[in-house]
Amino acid sequence: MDVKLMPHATSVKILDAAESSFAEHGFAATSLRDITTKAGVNLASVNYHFGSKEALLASVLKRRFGPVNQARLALLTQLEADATQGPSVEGLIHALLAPVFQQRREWDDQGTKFLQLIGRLHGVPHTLVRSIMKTQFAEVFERFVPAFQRALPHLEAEEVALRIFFLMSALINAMTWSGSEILGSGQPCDADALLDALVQFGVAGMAAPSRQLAPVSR
Amino acid sequence: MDVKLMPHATSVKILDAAESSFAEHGFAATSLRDITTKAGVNLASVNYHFGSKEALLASVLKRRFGPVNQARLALLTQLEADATQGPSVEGLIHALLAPVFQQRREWDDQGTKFLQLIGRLHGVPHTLVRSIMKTQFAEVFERFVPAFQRALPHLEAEEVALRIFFLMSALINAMTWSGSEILGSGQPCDADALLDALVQFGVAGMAAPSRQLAPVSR
DNA sequence: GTCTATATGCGGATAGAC
DNA sequence: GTCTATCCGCATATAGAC
Repeated sequence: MDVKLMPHATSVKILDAAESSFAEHGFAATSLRDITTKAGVNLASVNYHFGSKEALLASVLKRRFGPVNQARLALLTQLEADATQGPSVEGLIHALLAPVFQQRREWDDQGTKFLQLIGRLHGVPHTLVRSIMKTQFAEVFERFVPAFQRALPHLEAEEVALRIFFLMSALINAMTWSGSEILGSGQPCDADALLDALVQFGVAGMAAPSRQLAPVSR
Repeated sequence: MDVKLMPHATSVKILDAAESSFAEHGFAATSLRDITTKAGVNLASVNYHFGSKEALLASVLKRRFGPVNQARLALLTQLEADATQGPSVEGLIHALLAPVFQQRREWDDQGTKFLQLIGRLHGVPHTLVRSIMKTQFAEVFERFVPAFQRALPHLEAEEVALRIFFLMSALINAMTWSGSEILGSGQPCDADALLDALVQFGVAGMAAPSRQLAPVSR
């Protein structure tokens, strides 16, 4: 039976506890003892089920990335079916951002922890982490870059990819900081307002003129 | 005599080594042994000069944040002196972004490490780190938010602050990933291209319509 | 200010009974 | 699959000579 369908299985309890602890304290600062204590399982069970601390991290990431990216691709497929001349920039950006917020609602508190973890890992230059991130995002990039190019024919693929990267950075860090108050503004802002603001910002940023056409005056 | 002016002082060697190691491996994963070995100084000197590992991190951050933010504020002052009706969005964004690239050139390899460190810390939800970040950015926000509002009168202060946060996130993560290849696009991109691309993206994003005026279609 | 030596505890991983 | 017990190394921090 699929482990994912057994919410009280030891391996699931370990994944949940690891996700929270890695998010709160970082990978290196979290001990297997922290994790097993929080999960209420035996210390040795981590190595039994996952083999090592690193392999545990990989499992934590794989469990969550799948559904988000599948939702993104499904929304893109839907958009392409609806508009024969290609999806709009707004639609594409919404397809890229909304699944994160949607999944977070379904995951509840655990999802918030996962997003914090991603925020952390996005800034980590380590080979292991980056290769996991790239692998997870590869298909999304492959399909979204051409779709954006169709909607924004003045941009080259590299520029589209770079802008998607900017947007994803803003998304990831916004998710990480939401709850605490954003720098400068006095109050924390709720998730829906954040999504709206990100879409506004992202649509304009993605559609900005190419730098060849409009050099910046200084 | 000011410690900063003595490049071969033990405390400076420790700061440099700590900056590099924290950036490469993270705060928790870096031991004081790593740092003192790299710096070529004695293990006990860290506690003598800085008191603790945490205080060492704070010192590392304070050393670099100052010059960047001073340069930002100086550029803003210059822009305000040049244009009596207020600086342009392009000018403001350039004033916000360029000092980072400028300082990195002056700092050379050490500066790159520092930027990697910031990329890491930006995703860390810990109280200590966040309070340092907020303190360092407070004055920049205080002066840039009203300046942006003058150039973009359709936006409220909260929206301006949020968009600056998005832009800073893109900046920080771009600096962290530059050198390695950005997700999706095949090749690493150099610093100047990155700055140009960020300015293009940021100008459009900052100037996007407010969400009240243009609700997103889905 | 700098060194050696060391106190004291926690880290990941595993062996082997049940 | 789960548990206890343990190996062995590395961590931060400090004491005290020089």
